[in-house]
Amino acid sequence: MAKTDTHMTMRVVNHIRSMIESGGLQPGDRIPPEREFARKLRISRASLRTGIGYLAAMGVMDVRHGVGTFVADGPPEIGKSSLSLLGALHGFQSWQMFEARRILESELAALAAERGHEHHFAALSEEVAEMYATVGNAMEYLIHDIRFHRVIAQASGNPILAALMETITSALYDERRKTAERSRDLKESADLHREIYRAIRTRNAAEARAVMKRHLAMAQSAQDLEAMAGEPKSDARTRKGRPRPAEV
Amino acid sequence: MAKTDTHMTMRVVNHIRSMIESGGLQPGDRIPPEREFARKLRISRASLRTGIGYLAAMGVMDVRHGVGTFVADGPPEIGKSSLSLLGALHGFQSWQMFEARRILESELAALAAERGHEHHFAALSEEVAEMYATVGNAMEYLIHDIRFHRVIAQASGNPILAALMETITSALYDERRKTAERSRDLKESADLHREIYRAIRTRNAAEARAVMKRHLAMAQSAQDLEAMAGEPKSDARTRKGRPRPAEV
DNA sequence: GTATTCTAGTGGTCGGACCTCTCGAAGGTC
DNA sequence: GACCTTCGAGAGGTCCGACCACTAGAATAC
Repeated sequence: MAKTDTHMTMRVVNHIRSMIESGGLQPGDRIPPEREFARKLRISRASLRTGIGYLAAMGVMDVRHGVGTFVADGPPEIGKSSLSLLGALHGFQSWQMFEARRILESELAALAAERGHEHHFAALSEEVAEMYATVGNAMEYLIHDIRFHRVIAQASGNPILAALMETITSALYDERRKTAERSRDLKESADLHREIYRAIRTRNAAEARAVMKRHLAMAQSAQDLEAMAGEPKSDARTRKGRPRPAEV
Repeated sequence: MAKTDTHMTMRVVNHIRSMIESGGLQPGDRIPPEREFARKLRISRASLRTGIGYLAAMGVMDVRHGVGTFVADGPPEIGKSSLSLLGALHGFQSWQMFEARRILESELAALAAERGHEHHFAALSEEVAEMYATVGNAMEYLIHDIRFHRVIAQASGNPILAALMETITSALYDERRKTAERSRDLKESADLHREIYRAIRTRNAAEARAVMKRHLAMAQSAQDLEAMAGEPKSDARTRKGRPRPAEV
């Protein structure tokens, strides 16, 4: 994009980037201690830290106090921590997040039906069973709910879409964690998950997509109702969507 | 997520976050000079800078050397700069990016057909005309191509989906900017864009989605062919997708 | 009036001191 | 021997204070 060489920050980022791209640095690997690494790169420790901080903010590095700095392991995250902040800044509406989720997850379900493997199906089945077993405990239920959707994302075979979904859903939970569902809803919810599972297992992509869409629409309206009952204040952040001119 | 109060970084982030959420800080606004702000927050300038750097990396703040630090203006960006890095790290395949783009943009087109306003249609029409006028110049053509898709994203009325699309497409351009199309392809491409435009203008969501999907599928296979011809090296980053256990 | 130079203000870099956290090693206790 | 406690090396976190580099507008020169 830019000079890519002037700012120390970018020098660090590019250096690490090339180490990653060349395969010299893999997820889970550790980079040298700051003092040593700074000496090697011929920059100050402060500058090195700036660069590392940048990478950490993007989810590429994992800095552990007293231990060391590592290349991020685990599933990729795309702007997971930034979304809620950006939401506050740009006034994202929760229906927009739900819409994004609906689109992503329904396609994810369809892909899972097409590409899922037997172990995915088994995991889904497991979670559905657990959901039925915990309809009386919203807390427990939620765990399996989340896992169910996560397994579908993995089964889709597209880590990018999975990461995007993760970003959206985590922001959504963030927004209102308090909404405690009632048992009756949970039973219904479990039924729908079971339907989704069946559609995926029978590799019926269209059906999987449709049921997932239905499930999420239902979840949304349930949350909307609760939210309305809970806090009838008209959202303070209402901002008229200034029709921004089509910019390049 | 965490203590949210121990680390200086988070103290800064939370402070600014609350300023944003309370409406005291709007896009484009400027925060106090570092020295002054640090004094006010009773922390060192270095720590303040760490926090600001974090926010800047997430696209929330815009730091301008010699000028000041501002709350990001312009359209929201979700992990735009991180995707290519994450891609290198997790070995994202380009077909996966295309698939994500196909899904996002086809739904975006459908939404645009449902919700677009007259000025969006006018802008789309404008870009289509420009595309036809520049089929002989791939460089120029590309600009209008990008704008066309961007207008659709705006017309969808969902800034979150628009931001996600922007993230994917920018990473895609990043990956192979060199692929210069031939004029014949451009003419075909322009025709498809015209079809998309018409579907949207006539508020035919299903048609818009379908044509967009077709357009992107075509674009993908075109790039694949060029890529294959250009660099027949088998991707070095092949990694067996260790079936990670479904974690919470 | 225009072009050049200066300068105040702001972010960027430095290095080097000191604090805090983690984890394993070394001892001590039962 | 198994377990708990203590300790210390090594790593990141914070701070300070000085100085560098960039930007924009004011002052000056022509």
